[in-house]
Amino acid sequence: MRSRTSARAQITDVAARARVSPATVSRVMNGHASVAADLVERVLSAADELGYRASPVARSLVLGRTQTIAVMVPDMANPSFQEVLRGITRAAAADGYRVLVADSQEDVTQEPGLAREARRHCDALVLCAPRMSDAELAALVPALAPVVLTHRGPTPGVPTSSADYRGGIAALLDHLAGLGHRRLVYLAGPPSSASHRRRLEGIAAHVADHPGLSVDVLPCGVGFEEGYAAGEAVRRSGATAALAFNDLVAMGLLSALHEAGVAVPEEVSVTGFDDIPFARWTTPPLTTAAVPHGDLGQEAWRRLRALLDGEEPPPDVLVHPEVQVRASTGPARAEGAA
Amino acid sequence: MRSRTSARAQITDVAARARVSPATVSRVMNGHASVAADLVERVLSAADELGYRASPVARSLVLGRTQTIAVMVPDMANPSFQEVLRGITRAAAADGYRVLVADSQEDVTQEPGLAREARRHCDALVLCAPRMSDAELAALVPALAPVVLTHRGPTPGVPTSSADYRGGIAALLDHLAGLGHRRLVYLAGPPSSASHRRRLEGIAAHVADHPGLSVDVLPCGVGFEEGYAAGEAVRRSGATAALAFNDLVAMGLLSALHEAGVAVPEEVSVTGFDDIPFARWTTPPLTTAAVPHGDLGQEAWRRLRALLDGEEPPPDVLVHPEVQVRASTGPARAEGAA
DNA sequence: CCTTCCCGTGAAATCGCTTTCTCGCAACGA
DNA sequence: TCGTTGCGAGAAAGCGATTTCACGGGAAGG
Repeated sequence: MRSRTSARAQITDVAARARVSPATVSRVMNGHASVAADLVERVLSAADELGYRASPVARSLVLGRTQTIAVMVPDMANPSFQEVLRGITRAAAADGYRVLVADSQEDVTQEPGLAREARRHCDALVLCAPRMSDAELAALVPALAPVVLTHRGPTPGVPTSSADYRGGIAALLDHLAGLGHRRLVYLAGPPSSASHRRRLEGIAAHVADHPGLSVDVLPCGVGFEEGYAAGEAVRRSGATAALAFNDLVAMGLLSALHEAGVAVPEEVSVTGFDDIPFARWTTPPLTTAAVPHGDLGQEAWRRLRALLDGEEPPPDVLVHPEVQVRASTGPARAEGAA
Repeated sequence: MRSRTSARAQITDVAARARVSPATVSRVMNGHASVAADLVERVLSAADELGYRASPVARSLVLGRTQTIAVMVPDMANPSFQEVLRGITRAAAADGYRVLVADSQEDVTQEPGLAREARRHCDALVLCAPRMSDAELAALVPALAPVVLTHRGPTPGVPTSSADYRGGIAALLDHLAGLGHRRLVYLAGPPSSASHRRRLEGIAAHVADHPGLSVDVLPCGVGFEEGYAAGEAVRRSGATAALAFNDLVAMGLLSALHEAGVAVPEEVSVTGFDDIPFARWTTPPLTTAAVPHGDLGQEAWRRLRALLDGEEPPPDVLVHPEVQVRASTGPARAEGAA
């Protein structure tokens, strides 16, 4: 009943078989202290024969750490969150940490609760919370530490790994302006989105600096459908170029434009944001501001690890999106040729 | 040092504050046995004041279960795995289970080790292992139980939640044949892929049943790049329609064809497989065999839950992909008009 | 040759909770 | 009125590891 191989071998089984105490087995298994060579040998072979592996749960209890972190995302189906998740998972795995996923299913109201809950089961948390209000976030963060943020600009007191959305949209604007576009539309993200507000700032600043340039803001959203639905409005706007909140929206818009027989980029140029893997494969391939979400995930992990190790985390990451020029943008059509 | 709010409140703190024993606190918190109403009240308010929540790790140790499952996927970036993961995560969350992700990074050789490792940290496992050999799988499964499989046909002794790839490709073939296509090409997945072999079977059976129909098999792969690279071969093949291993490959092919000036579907029809969300938004929108991966994930969870509850799991799921007819397929061009 | 120090090992405490097991008390029947 | 019965609450025994503490023996030093 005890040394049966039916149940998993325990440390006492190994100890008995190696004729040593559990303490010694523990020491050997963890490479601690110095144990006589022959005992090490005995323990190791006993452990091997029994297929012994220490119970992670028991270790967690006594050690006070689980070697696990959680990542909360609003929607696992969105490639940009998914890439961050993937980046974190791989980086953490390389350091022997596992990751727990928490999907808030786009319901911002239950994100704080979910985050707290997720946090209780592990050692640290990565929060992808682009929509949570600053106030709520500030209230939540202390209860979550150690924690790092992504998909949201720098926040006091919390290591962050994010992109310069403001600079990214400005770069896109430069690109478009360079092609002769003067009347643009921006397909806006959700008003509550922090990164959307950064884009708005970037647009405002750019317009202020460049007389003769106008950017209409069209309420839109974050997905294909919304981009598709905005097709009509974009056409009516008379703009020669449209900047979508993200690549998904851009793809929806591309579809709508194609169906309506509007040539891209000859009649209207379209840009996305994020440079998800799919962006390269649209027709025409999408010009977009590349945000290396995988790297952001990796950087988020570096900061978390520092926090876990009691070290000072590296300074915030703020990657500057680079414009990936592809075929969805081109010279502005002649004025009044709409 | 003890009742300080610095550290998390423990069960003894609550017990002390409510002037009862830890046993009673435990009973109240878990709604066990009958406890006098006034004690319940005292315990509840004490717990509330202290913000007490039982340590999941300690509970796991004594209860012998973690309320966590793991999901192993070959690549989190692939939408079809990602959808399954998402489906499982949501379904499991609804039942109070958390999910741990294990990403094998497409390295089949380390999947067995990774699966075992992941399994040790939780109560059960979902294996998305389309490429692992049957032999390896059979050897691995006993060590992993409870476990359920997805992305792979029914396997003896293991509950499975998968799609009828064979039937799916046949349905696509029917659709194409109905449009007058006689010379087709199949852009093959990796030879080690179980679902690829099912497709091959489906093709062979269909060809045998329909004289005059020919399907060339072109080695290809699973991603955009491979589909793109196959563009040239598809054109040279003289086929009037191409069936891609999955939607990603189809998108790559669509790009290549577009660049080469080949009209889709006028000159060549293209089909995908999976019906990932992006398929609706390609240009032209992709005709594909729809596999409801989210539902598959949910069904995988149902089986796992039954296993966890010591019940008999529901019979294997084998969803029959439905052809989503969109604009990438059309009547075959006239013979010899290539 | 004897004392002291050091080092390797085992016994026991601990992590925070759940769950018997045990005990005391009130209610019930004779 | 006294012995059972039943029920609610606490004491204590785990769950399976790690780690402090104490101890015994061999090497080094006087």
